[in-house]
Amino acid sequence: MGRPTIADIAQRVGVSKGAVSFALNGRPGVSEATRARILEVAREMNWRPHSAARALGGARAEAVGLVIARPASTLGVEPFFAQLLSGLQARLSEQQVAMHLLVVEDSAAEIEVYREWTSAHRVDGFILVDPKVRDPRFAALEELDVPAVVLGGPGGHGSLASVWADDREAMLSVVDYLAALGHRRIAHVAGLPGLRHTQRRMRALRDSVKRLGLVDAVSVPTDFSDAEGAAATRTLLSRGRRPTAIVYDSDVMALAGLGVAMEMGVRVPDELSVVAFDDSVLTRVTHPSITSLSRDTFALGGQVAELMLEVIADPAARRDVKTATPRLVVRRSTAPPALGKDTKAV
Amino acid sequence: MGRPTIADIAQRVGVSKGAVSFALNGRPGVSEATRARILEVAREMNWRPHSAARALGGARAEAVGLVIARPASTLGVEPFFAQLLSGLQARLSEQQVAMHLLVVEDSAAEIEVYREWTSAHRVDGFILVDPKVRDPRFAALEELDVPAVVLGGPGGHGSLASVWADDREAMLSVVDYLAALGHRRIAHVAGLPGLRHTQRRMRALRDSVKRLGLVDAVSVPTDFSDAEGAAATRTLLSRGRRPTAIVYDSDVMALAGLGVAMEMGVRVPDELSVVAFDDSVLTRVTHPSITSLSRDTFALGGQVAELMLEVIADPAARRDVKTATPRLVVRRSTAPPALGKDTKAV
DNA sequence: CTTCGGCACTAAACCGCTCTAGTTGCGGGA
DNA sequence: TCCCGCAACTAGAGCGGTTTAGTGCCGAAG
Repeated sequence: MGRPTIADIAQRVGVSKGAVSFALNGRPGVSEATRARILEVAREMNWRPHSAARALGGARAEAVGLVIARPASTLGVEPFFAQLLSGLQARLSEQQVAMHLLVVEDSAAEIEVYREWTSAHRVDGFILVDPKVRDPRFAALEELDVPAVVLGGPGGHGSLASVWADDREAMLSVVDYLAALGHRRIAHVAGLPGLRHTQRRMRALRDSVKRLGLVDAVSVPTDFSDAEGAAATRTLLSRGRRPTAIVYDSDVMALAGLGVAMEMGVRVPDELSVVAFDDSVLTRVTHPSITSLSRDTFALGGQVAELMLEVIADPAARRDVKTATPRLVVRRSTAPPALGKDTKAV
Repeated sequence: MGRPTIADIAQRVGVSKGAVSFALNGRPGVSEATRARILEVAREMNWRPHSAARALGGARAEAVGLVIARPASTLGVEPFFAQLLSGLQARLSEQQVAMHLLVVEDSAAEIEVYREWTSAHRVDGFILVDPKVRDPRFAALEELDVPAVVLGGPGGHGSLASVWADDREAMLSVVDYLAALGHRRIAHVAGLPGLRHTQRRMRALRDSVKRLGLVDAVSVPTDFSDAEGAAATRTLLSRGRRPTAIVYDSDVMALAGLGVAMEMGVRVPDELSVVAFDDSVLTRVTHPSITSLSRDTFALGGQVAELMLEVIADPAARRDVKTATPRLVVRRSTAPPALGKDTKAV
């Protein structure tokens, strides 16, 4: 005999399948004595529910989907994803909810997967990352009418629930700090220009020019890779009037930038201050350690998972959760700018 | 109306459910003309199979399970996992196979999940990581008689298929290289002592003592965290006769060790050579860059996925795949030892 | 002309579970 | 005593597919 089914249990106990179903699901309809017998026998026979059978009846799949449209080879580079995943897992597994994970080529493929998993009842909802400037996924998910949580915002993602951090405020806090140290030439090695949060950060920097009397404030978009981060740094440091501070959109790029600076003989933090827009072991263990905007990515994952579970439980309860704005953790990579020919102390 | 079912299609075309099923699955039993009509209508109605319904009938789940028993918070730290995941994904998504991912507390919970997902037909097979010295999971999976691939080996994992790298050979190549440079005091900051591959590496180092005439060769187990890696380094460097070379079982720990060395004023590579037993961006971008054993984790994931698909297709085809032994990539963190009071050049 | 084989297709069972409608038996109120 | 209501339970439909056992029809062989 294969795995035992409720019919087997029913036969053994001498009741109907229905009674067994009631008993196993803690539903009224059976006496306490019968329920106890049934549970006893079920345990004895090592019975386990068949999720497919349940799902057929319209029950939950007890899984959420995470589809990522990035080249799979770059996934491993960013500590961010793994940490987010960990955080998601930590919260989801409390409720015995699994994650269905898939890496695809592009948004079109991603949407197709949403369609399939939804109609196949494979998952109860989706977590959407990397919101882009004109993002077709929001409309697709709304049309499918499936629970979803967007990581990123605020706004622009239609009626979907979201968890977001204030990227603007975060960028401002970095720029304010650097300006207070005396920096007037601040560069920004940004991430993918198509991403919303990249745009927000770039705008925040631009908006600071007048307010803080910056002399130069340029954002250089990259693909988040260490290679492009290094290249951008090399370009910036080769200019006639080079920046006295660089803000990097990820810790890996900051580390790469640090390497380039050393290689070019630019001393950090004396001649160049470096700030990473993301924190992880990397920023802590390097020398000099890197001043970073620290957000608890693990906790972020937990919040996303929490909201996901809420939305699944009650699809009407869509809401936006603002996470704590990342705090600036000052380490050894930032200092007042050297008094050079084109840098004035305030 | 909800999602269209084959019954809807059948009605619309004017045939039976069976005919539709045959047509949609490319099975004989319908004429080409009818098949074309059915496919046409199915496309028109935007029909998609309901995986739960299929699973009930005993079909594939088109998903493989990966259950990881580690504290979720440490998952993000290691680039290894994310890269492995990427590699797995890259290969699996070619076949439209998804991954079911879950992070649990311990092996017991892991086994329970294997039981559940197996009897629920949630996945077609499992990928098992971190094989331990006495590992109850092998027996459990064999008993469940479900396709599985173990990442690690060789041997000791019963009849399960496996993908493994030769950790012993890899360690020997590192030690040989260091000995050739003139090092005689070599320390090893190892990973979790319960893991098979940790044991293998430790044994390989021990076995080299006589062969290479080493004066000292100690392995210090850790939990893979940067904190313990740093602590172990601190201890090692504080000893009277300190090692002239340290091999780290992960890149993160190597980086942490590098930091400790700098902080203690021990120059790398002049006074201390550092080797990482795992390669990633980290080892490339730091200064000095770290000599590492490089294995292509992304490709490794691909191999595991490949074998998994094979075993699912034909459970009898269990086999062991040996991956390329990691190559030593020499960078700036290794050099001949300084001629100190207790170090002799050869 | 009959018979057989095979093609195209139908009807219905089946997978494991949930859930609704219905049945039985029993105690209590009028 | 009769009827009602309720608790405890059963029977069976239904979820969306797959699959098997037919059924009717046509052409070819005997």
